[in-house]
Amino acid sequence: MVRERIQIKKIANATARQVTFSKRRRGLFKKAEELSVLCDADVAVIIASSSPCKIFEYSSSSMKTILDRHHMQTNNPEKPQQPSLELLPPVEGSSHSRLSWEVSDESRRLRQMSLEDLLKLEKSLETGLNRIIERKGERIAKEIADLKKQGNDLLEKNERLRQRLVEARRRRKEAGRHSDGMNHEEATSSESVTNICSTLSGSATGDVPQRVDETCDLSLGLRL
Amino acid sequence: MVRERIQIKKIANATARQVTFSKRRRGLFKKAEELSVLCDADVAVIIASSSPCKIFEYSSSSMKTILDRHHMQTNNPEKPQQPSLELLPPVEGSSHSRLSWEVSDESRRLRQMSLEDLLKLEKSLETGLNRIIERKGERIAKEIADLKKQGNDLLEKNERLRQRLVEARRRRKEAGRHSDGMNHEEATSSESVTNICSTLSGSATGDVPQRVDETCDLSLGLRL
DNA sequence: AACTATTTATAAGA
DNA sequence: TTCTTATAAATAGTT
Repeated sequence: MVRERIQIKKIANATARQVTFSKRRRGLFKKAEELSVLCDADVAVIIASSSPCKIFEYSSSSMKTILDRHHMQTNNPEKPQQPSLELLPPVEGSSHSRLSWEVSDESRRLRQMSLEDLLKLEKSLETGLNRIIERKGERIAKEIADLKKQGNDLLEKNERLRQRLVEARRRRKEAGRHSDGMNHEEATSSESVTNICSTLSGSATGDVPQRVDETCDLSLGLRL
Repeated sequence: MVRERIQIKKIANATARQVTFSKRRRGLFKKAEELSVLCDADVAVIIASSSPCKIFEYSSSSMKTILDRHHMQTNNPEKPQQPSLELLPPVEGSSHSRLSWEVSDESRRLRQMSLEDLLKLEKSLETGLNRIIERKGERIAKEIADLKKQGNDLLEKNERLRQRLVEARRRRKEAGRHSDGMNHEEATSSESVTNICSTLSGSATGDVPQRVDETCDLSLGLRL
């Protein structure tokens, strides 16, 4: 613009950038003010500086009024609520795409594209993370289910062993009826077979062990 | 400003006003674009024309993002609802006082603090979420550990039952030495006790069941 | 923050 | 609307 024409690209030097920011911010606000007065229009300007994260604003009347009006326009009667995740698609139908495109140049398009790419990347990362979490949940669920199945199998085996012991005792008693009565080995076993089994099963409910529920409860939810 | 300096006041002639509106609108958008690129700032401009009630807008990135950022700054976190805080000076007859109005140091500091509060809130929410995830992981780990312990207990019980069966068979054989040899009940049992046990354990490695590892492997990690 | 050489924006006319 | 052009306004680099 002066003394030497400058390229419209990010000013490398931070100090110079800050100075230009101040100057042009004032200029922009002044232009906005003039437009609003000359043409009887409501104008709002919001500037968010990046490095020192500050917000500057100008509004010809009430910022809230203008923003509400803008909100009314952009959010159609079709969609009364604001879709809070609508970062990607530019507001179509509004003057945004057309009018701001008038001032746009190559760098703007590039920035827009890279922003889109970033958002896509973010989306895909999120999807990938969700897949991982899902798989993790499936593995845990499978592990728990397998363990429960193992436990149930063992309970069945226990039951069959117990019945074999009962049968064996019955046989021994039948054999004892043909011999000289109860032998000393029977006396040394202080526990009855039933008592042994109930003790072993660790359940106080008796000699019929409770079956572990096969349906794996992951109601804690592994989704985030 | 040309050919004759103009007064900054509403242009009486409607056509001339419309022409100036178009020209200056483009100029304002261009200036906004240049500022955003040169100084790496986010800029949003909203223009609401009065006569043909229409909205024009420019935004260097996403209008919603910028407006959200503006919203965050203007709305105090203490009062989550939109208190429509007029941070702008009250509308006076002299709009010139608002022309180069910027966020004052005072309100900027307040906004900065409220932003910090937001960040703290976000942090505490994150901490809470992590606690929940942690607890969830602990519950799953406990469930798996309990199941493994149950399985190991059952394996021990199986082993004890098996040994009791072995002992019982030995006794019966000893008793058989005093009677008329092998009885028919022995013949009906086609499986040896050892075979039964190995079958029941579901393990092909033999009659010594492998112990389930007590250490609960949650190496998949429940942290995000 | 002030200066100033230039560039940029734009009012009026075509 | 767009183009032209004379001139006002904005501003980059310097002090």
